[in-house]
Amino acid sequence: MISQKFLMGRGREQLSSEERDAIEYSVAEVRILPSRTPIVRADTRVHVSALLIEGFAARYVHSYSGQQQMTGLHLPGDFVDLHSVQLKRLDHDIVTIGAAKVAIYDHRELIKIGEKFPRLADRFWFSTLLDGAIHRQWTFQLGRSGSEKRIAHLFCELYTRLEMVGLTIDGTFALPLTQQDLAEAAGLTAVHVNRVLRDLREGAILAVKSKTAHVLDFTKLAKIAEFDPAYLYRSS
Amino acid sequence: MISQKFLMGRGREQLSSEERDAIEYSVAEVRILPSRTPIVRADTRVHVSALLIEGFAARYVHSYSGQQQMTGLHLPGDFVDLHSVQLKRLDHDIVTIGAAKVAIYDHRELIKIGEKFPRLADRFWFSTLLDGAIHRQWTFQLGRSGSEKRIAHLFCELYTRLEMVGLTIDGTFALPLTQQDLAEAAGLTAVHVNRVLRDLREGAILAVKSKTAHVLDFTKLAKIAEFDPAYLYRSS
DNA sequence: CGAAGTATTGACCCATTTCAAAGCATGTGG
DNA sequence: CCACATGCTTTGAAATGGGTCAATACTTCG
Repeated sequence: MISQKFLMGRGREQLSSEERDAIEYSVAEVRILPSRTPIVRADTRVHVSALLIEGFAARYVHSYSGQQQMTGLHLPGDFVDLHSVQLKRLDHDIVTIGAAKVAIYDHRELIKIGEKFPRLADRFWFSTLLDGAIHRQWTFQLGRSGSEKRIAHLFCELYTRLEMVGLTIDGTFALPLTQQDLAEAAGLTAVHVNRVLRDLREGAILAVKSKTAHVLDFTKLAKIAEFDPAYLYRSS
Repeated sequence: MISQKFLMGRGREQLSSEERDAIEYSVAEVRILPSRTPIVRADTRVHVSALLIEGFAARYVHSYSGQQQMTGLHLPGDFVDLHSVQLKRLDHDIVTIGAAKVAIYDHRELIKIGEKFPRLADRFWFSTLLDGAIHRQWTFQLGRSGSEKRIAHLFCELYTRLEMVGLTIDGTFALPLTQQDLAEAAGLTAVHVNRVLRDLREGAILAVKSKTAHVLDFTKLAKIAEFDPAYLYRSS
């Protein structure tokens, strides 16, 4: 069922059954993608958007000189490139991290759904605005926080968002990101990420082992991060 | 005339005269604000949005510990808090930098206009998406660039966006930001911004004097910044 | 004219990067 | 199911970009 986690990380009311049906039946295609597969490439014209059903996806902005920075992470239930409906071409790449399952929607179909169900149209807009709020928080961390706070914040965000879509078990969640990926998200080098993770492990706060993150002490982690989930606009 | 610069920094077609009239006549109020006046404060419920007619405004994300990072800058013609229509409360402050003139719109009025003129509704969404694209670019700069590149990029962005709304004269533009403000935008300290500006001045690339920026050599500046304006989605 | 904010410069310090090498998993083909 | 390759993690030592602290000069404006 595609709509099970639909925009669950993106706040507010449950879908009505009509809305749910619209989401279910207007899918063009469901695809299974291997790890590190581009979903959208920068600067190419697109006519479809992808809803992430399973797995992770990341946004990357590149420079000519080959540097890349992750600017956002998407979890199951997120529409990863809804903004392409308006923008037509994107300024960045979106790539799977770990194997992923996506539902593909035609832009025309999404517009149609939005006209028929204005509440869904609002949710689409809302979803892209939440991406913006998350971007601002990342900008803040990169501009003003040291390495430990950045990593701690990233894990707090991931934990909270995954909890919203029911993907945490007992303080634990699957994490397909490598230390290099974390580095690209946190604006650090992989070497330094490794050192920060060691410190957090030694402090019995957070441990990452075999693609699984164990949040041992969320309170301490949130304190290090000065984490305030308000920016995620949880429906409460 | 309010609609003169309306979303001119936000791409695409001219307004029709009906759309223009809608923008002109549904304003609730036009206000002149002194420098450093909050337009919206984080975490308060809002029912109006502000269109910037003259002057600059900045977004700030804060932490409890009193740090603040600028996460975006708004120029004349920008809707600074259109996202509040959906979000209801914002995760950040928006503050004027230099005296500013804003047009205030009721959310209900904006929704009404959007229903009557779907092209305007699209433009509203587009405008918030462009904010997102700019956020991503800032995130990239903070995560992956050194101080000179960050400052150079910031000035390239400002120059390009101001040019789009006709506010540059001969490689020159009014800049109400202090070095402290630039530091808060670039994730640096004011002291270091000062040194970077000295280097750029000595390289005859950029000079800032008495609230005016003189871009002496845009080519060199853009090269330092690796500036590619694609993320600004200019219509041309 | 005085006061407050803003810009400038120097000296020292430290967080993070860089470079380099070794140890560990993970998985694929023989 | 072992062997070897590849990618990921870990650690150490040295280098550096930008921060911090502190003092002085310049501007702007009431």
